[in-house]
Amino acid sequence: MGSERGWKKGPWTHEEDKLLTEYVTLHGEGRWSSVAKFTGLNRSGKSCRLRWVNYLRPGLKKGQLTPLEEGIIFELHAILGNKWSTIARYLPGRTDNEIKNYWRTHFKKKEDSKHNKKLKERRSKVTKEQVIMEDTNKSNNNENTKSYDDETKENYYNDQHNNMGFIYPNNNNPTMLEQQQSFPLMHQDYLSSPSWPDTTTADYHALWFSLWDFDVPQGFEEHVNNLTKYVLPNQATFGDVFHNTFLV
DNA sequence: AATGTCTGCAACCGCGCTTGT
DNA sequence: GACAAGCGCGGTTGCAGACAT
Repeated sequence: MGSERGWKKGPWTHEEDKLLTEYVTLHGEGRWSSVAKFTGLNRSGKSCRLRWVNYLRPGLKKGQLTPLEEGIIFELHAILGNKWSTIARYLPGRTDNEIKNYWRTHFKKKEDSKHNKKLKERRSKVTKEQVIMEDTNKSNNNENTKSYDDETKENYYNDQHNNMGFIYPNNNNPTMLEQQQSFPLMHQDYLSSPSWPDTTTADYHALWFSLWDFDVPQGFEEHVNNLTKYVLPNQATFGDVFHNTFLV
């Protein structure tokens, strides 16, 4: 449709942004296909919607994701898979596109790392239980003394990602059962992460409460139950585990 | 300084779902 | 129920700037 009509493509100009913003201010979100008619913009409805949702919409956060947001993304991706828009609902001010891009650049690319190759070799030799024990022992030893610098952070993500690879050997479409079974393994490094965000900051509180304003994603509670069962037997409540999962 | 490569991000595309006629 | 239009989502691409050689 759009291409037949010869819609403009490519980067948006300031003037186009202004026209689109004025339109949405007057008419609200939706009716995207009417934007061209009302504003004179030579952009498809799809293009207008995307520009608004990902760039112009008020309340969008700009700049780097915080470590807390990174952790939430990783957690939710483990549960939900590539449901970027669903994940975005738990990160106020962040868009699905942003999260998707972030995932691809910060997690996906680690797939072929040396670390991953080593882990792949190991996968063929050990059981899940052995890996859990090994990771637990590691985290209980000297690893905790590292500061939360970039290198540590990168290693940490590598571990997380590699654990995912281990959990989903055929990867693409893990079942809910597979995901639930994987949770204890997933969390070894989270729970022993040397330095997770400071829970006393305003930023943390804002995010924490905003999270609780939303529904808990499907499967998350089971995930927490598994955590209490396998990893944190002394921490009985959902809130405790959630807290420790994301924030300790 | 010039060139090649990598990275991050904005934007596009195709598909499927929903809604209206 | 069939069809078309609108919309949202996930995957992919293109490009500018950063970085490496």
